[in-house]
Amino acid sequence: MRHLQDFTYIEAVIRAGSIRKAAEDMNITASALNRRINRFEDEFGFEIFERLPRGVRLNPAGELMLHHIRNQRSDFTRLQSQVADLSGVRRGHVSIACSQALLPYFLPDQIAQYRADHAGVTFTVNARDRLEAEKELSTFSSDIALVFEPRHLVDFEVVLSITQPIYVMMRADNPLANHRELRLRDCLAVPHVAPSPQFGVRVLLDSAAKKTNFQQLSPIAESESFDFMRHYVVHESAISFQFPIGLNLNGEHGYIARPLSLQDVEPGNLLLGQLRGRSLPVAPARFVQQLSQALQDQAF
Amino acid sequence: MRHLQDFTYIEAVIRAGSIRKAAEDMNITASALNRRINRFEDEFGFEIFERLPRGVRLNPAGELMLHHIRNQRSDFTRLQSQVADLSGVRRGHVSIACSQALLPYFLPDQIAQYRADHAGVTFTVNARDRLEAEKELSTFSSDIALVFEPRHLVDFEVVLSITQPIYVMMRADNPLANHRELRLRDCLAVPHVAPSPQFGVRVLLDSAAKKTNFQQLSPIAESESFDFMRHYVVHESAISFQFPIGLNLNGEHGYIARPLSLQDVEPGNLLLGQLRGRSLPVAPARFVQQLSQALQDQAF
DNA sequence: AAAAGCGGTGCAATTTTTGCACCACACATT
DNA sequence: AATGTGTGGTGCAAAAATTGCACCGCTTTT
Repeated sequence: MRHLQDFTYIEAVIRAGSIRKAAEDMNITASALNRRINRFEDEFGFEIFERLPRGVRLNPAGELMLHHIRNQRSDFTRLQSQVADLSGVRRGHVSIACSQALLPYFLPDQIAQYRADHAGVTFTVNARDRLEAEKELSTFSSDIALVFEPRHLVDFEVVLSITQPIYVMMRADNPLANHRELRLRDCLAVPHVAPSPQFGVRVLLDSAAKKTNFQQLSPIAESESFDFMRHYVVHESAISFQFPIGLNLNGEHGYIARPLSLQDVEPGNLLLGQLRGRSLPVAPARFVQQLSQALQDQAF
Repeated sequence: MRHLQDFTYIEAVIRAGSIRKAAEDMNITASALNRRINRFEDEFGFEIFERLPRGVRLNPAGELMLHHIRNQRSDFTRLQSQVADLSGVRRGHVSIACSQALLPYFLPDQIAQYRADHAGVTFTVNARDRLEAEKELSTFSSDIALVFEPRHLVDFEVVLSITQPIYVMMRADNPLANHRELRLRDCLAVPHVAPSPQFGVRVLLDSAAKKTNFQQLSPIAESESFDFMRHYVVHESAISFQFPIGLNLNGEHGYIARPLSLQDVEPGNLLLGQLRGRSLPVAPARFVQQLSQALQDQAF
């Protein structure tokens, strides 16, 4: 895109921290790049960069400019996506930052469903914690975020929020499997695997455990990988915890799941969101609609 | 602005309706302009113009592009305005489309007040009816609109709405001047000057007159100029009608004003608005704040 | 049938951009 | 204190992109 070329160079300079390094990255001469930057600042009417002995850095005006650049890029790709859409061909790209829990079952299913109708649309899916997800939205690195209990909601516009009670995973031969619903005290009494403390499930469990005689969890294993935990309970007769959206509830994968009583543990809030005030390109917007519908069907 | 150059040419072609004419307007060769357009369409990936025997016309994709171009322009000037603002110098431009009633007293006063603090800010003020005003907003020709009872509110984002009862203007020696509040039937019984049927005041009066024995107004003069009406009642002992925001209520200009009873005639709604979803540059945004405050003080 | 107006194109002139060599400066290292 | 390294900036010639000119083919108007 010709008219965004200067923006591309500016972004490169920001990344590299110096004009010379950026010039190398972009395969042009430092002098050429330097002149582009200077010319741009001239035409804009204000300096964008602070000149330091070791390179350049954005000044406050530059920060605004950077945000503007990202917006322009996003607007332009949305325009292309809209035009592509009205010429009949649904194409585009959807970039998702989500909680790990969505990776094994929910998102693969949803994406496959969407692509069945619109094979021209491609996806990027990455696991991110709640802070990272929000940052990705505000840098336009992700179109959509799907996370549990996001922290700062300043740039995060909530499209839909659903609650998810915590489920307990175990092998079918586990004695606890006989109950339709489990009490937290019974779970803490048996060997359990828990997610690392930063995860939403763990936060809810920790806070609930304080109200029991156990006072806290005593996991035989801790992991950042929900995948690991799901598989572990199949190998040893332990239990673990997960939101139902991250589980297969039919027992087809070697484990079964039972809900924890809502008397003991608060449910988690799963939030579907996008960057506040941003209008998404066609493909992400439609996918958000589909997700929104699917999540409401999931609701407990 | 270099990166908006192609956009400028595209807009010129849209205006001119043909590449050759646009080329003349822009003082370049038709061939050069033609190649710019073709190159742009190539890079964009879609044609923007329909090629007709008599010239070119926007296709649907082009309509989206035009909207995009206007948005980009607006965003860029807002960015410049923001940067100028943070470097201390408040400068910029505010373009206002408003009802005629705001022209004699309210806006001159407000603008003078604003410019007393920020002499670097310039203004454009034009009288527009409610339909025109909304159109001006959506083409980014005006930043702010201030009109009575706008029709379609699709692109019109209401910032503030206040009601204005209709006032009756007359010379101080008019017998009606003895009443603190006037009844419509008394006004229709004496010679009156009325605004043309498209104006908000007239619509309210027409609809209220149907409920009286007179059934309708019988103006001795009709005009599209509120200025004319204000002056007419000074020359002949007739009455006329206007919203109080368009009047000097101190009798300093040769006429006095009395409110029509709200029992007889509904008050008009004065709406302050901007283009839906648009973030205004600094100067217009601040001026909207000031207007908003001033209007609330005006409220009846 | 002719004329006028349109978008598109090959080619040379012109303008713009780039690369190279170099400068002045600030900081880090010796 | 001297030197070295990395930075942004600049003059000048080479390279690249843009433009202007002269056309073409086409459709509508006269």
